[in-house]
Amino acid sequence: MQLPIHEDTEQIALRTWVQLARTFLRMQRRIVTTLAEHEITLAQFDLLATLHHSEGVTQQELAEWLLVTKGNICGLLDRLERAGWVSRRPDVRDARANRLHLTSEGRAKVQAVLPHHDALVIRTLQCLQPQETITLRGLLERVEAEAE
Amino acid sequence: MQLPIHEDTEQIALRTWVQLARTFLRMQRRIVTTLAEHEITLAQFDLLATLHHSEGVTQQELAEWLLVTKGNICGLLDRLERAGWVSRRPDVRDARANRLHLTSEGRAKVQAVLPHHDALVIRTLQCLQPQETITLRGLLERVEAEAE
DNA sequence: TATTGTTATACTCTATAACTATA
DNA sequence: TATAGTTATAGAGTATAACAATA
Repeated sequence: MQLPIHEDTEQIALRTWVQLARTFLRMQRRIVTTLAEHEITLAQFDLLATLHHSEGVTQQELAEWLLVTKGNICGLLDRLERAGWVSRRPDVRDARANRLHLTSEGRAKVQAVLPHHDALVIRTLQCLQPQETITLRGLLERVEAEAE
Repeated sequence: MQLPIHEDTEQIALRTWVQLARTFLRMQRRIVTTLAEHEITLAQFDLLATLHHSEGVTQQELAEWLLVTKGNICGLLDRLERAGWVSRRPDVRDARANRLHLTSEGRAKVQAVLPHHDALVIRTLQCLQPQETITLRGLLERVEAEAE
């Protein structure tokens, strides 16, 4: 039996992907826990946060942006409307479409939860020097471009 | 090297997390598509691949490694046993525990699918130099340790 | 005819929590 | 009392399909 002196390129790639997945999943789990303390799920928060920056989008646009089906968006919106955070408004120019808006309660919800979400991310990434964080982001951007 | 004046450390952290999530989700989506061609889900493949390298683990150990709950593992195993890929064997020394093993069909399934999975990951990460991939992994390890 | 949104079915994955059997 | 596994419930996502209203 022969011990490898150094890992070959393929092993490095495979282990890096495993590490990427584990890092993402751990952070995501923490975020889910933080959001649960504010009684909101990750999917719901993502939708509210998207509307916070892009009010007036249609359901179809939202589905494409969040990379889920329009049926999923429909069900999610049902729950968010029931919670009083989102309203569907008929598009005046296209009667088939809805324009999505946050209610004042929805806006308050985002503004209440977003600081906790952001603080968690910032606190976790503080283990890296700013220049290292920039390096990490750059490497991830290149991998994402390759995976498109 | 001088940092940009207008992008503060917090913004860098938040954007890096968004980038981490996008990169993970894009790669995961590709992997899911590849696995679907072989009629297996990602969760099921992850479990089979883990057993392939660590046969004889308990359900609890598997849950901790895969970062999911034991209830989750239980349901997954039900489906995998039904598919004929996995068997639960009672631990001879601890009657509460099961030791998990691949069946010969399960081993054949892993060996059929793993090369396609690995090739996809390797191909995607080939956009980075080996030293850059190692850097990426090191940064991710530190972030994961912080998120534990 | 094509598109937007809705409804329906069926399955998978995940977390929580209560439960059993055993240590 | 603690642990390994099971079960039940619930939310969320996937995929598909049909459907109405509108473009």
